[in-house]
Amino acid sequence: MPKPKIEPRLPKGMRDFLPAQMIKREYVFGIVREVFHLYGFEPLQTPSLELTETLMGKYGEDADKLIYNAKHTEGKEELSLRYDLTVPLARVVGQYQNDISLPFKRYQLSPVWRAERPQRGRYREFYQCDADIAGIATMQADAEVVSLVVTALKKLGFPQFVVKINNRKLLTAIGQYAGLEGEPLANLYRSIDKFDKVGADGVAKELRERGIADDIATKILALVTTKQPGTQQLDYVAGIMGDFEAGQAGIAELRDVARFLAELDVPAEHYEFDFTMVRGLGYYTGPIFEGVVTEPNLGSIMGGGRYDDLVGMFRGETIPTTGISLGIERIIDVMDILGLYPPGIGGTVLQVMVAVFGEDTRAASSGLAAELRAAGVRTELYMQDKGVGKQIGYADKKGIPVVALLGAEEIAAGTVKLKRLRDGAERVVARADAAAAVSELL
RNA sequence: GUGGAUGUAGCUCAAUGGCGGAGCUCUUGAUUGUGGAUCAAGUGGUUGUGGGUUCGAGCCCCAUCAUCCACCCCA
Repeated sequence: MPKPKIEPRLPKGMRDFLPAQMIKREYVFGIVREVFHLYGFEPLQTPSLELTETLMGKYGEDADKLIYNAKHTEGKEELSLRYDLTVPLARVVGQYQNDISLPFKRYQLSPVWRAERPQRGRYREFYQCDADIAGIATMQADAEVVSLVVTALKKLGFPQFVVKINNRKLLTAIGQYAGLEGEPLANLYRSIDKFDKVGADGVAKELRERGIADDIATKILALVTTKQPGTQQLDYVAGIMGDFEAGQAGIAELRDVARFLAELDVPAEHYEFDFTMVRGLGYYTGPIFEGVVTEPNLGSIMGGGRYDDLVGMFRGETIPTTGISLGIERIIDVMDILGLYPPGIGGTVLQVMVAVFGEDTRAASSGLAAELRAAGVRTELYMQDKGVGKQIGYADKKGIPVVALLGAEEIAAGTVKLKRLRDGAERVVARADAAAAVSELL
């Protein structure tokens, strides 16, 4: 074979998914879709490319630099690869006022692109699955999407995870409480967001390095890191933030979220109010969410929040909207590490392989394969001229659970011999019963 | 974008500046109606790329590219 002229390789941060991986991915996708349907969210698909003007300026300055330019060399339109699924949704809600009735509950499971430096759990092309509710201003919608992710993660088999809940308005009030605004305030947010990673001392140190006065830093840290069970956490902060209008508003929203979550029977162990959690995206206006698994720690596996003003950028009126985004890639990484796949999810979609003994029995084997397929059994017909031992070895390596053996003996008797590779169990059945017998052996 | 580490067979890795190796994988055979195990043989490489130092470079120096890690930021 001649040497390939082109070195086969991938763009930075992008991956191929070989069949064994795709089978697992599609299992995850399937569960997520199922749960989303259960909550009444319906599918939406938008193009990978958006007009650059649609995307720019929605995520904050830093993020704009991470947007892939996708303009054709001779194209007249300025195009970019989508950076998330939220802004395309806002565009859709703005664009199809006659076709969309509110509230609009949609989900979208699609790849997004970010030109970040790749790292563990960080890719330049990755799938997100967003579920959003446009047109509902009350916290019922926020509770609904939190309930949705909790159900989805439980259904996927995650043993322990927690959705952290905070509020942008409350963060604004904390800034007022600290007497900071603009860049110093942004730095404050960035620092306290690292609380989980670097601890109180680390945050205090960083605040000092960023020129935030010690007394302010101490005050903020005490406020933000005090842990109280459940809604007592809200009472505690309300006592301190009472003087700030934004603080009152933010706390009131969180109280509503808590109430609705309880009404929806969302287990208390799966959510908590955490005032150290900050989300970077610029468009959030109310409650914000972030889901984390502590073991293994691959960063957050979901994020979201309320963005009441974003749709207004694409529509004469503003439409209150809230939603969440599941980080499918990290969910899959965690599932791989924890082995959360059911036993049936193997390296193949096949259920049976029909072996071929020789040229004289090929027609019979082909016929059996046709019958099995007609009966809905996922069947591979062996296509090389190899010994039966090799054929079984091939099936085993590929993870095909059952091999159908059809030699001269079986043909003469009108039977099929089925061998289950997992334990070597063999059964001889009438050819007409082969499909049913395969299903029993699985 | 910033800093650090690493690039040798498909994969994981050895090799004092002196003849490029091992394990696994893969192919074939032992085994023409029964896989995984074992044994044997075989395929596989311009040592990421381009320069430089040297009698001689996988090894030292410079550049470049790629990957990983930590920042920044984020799913």
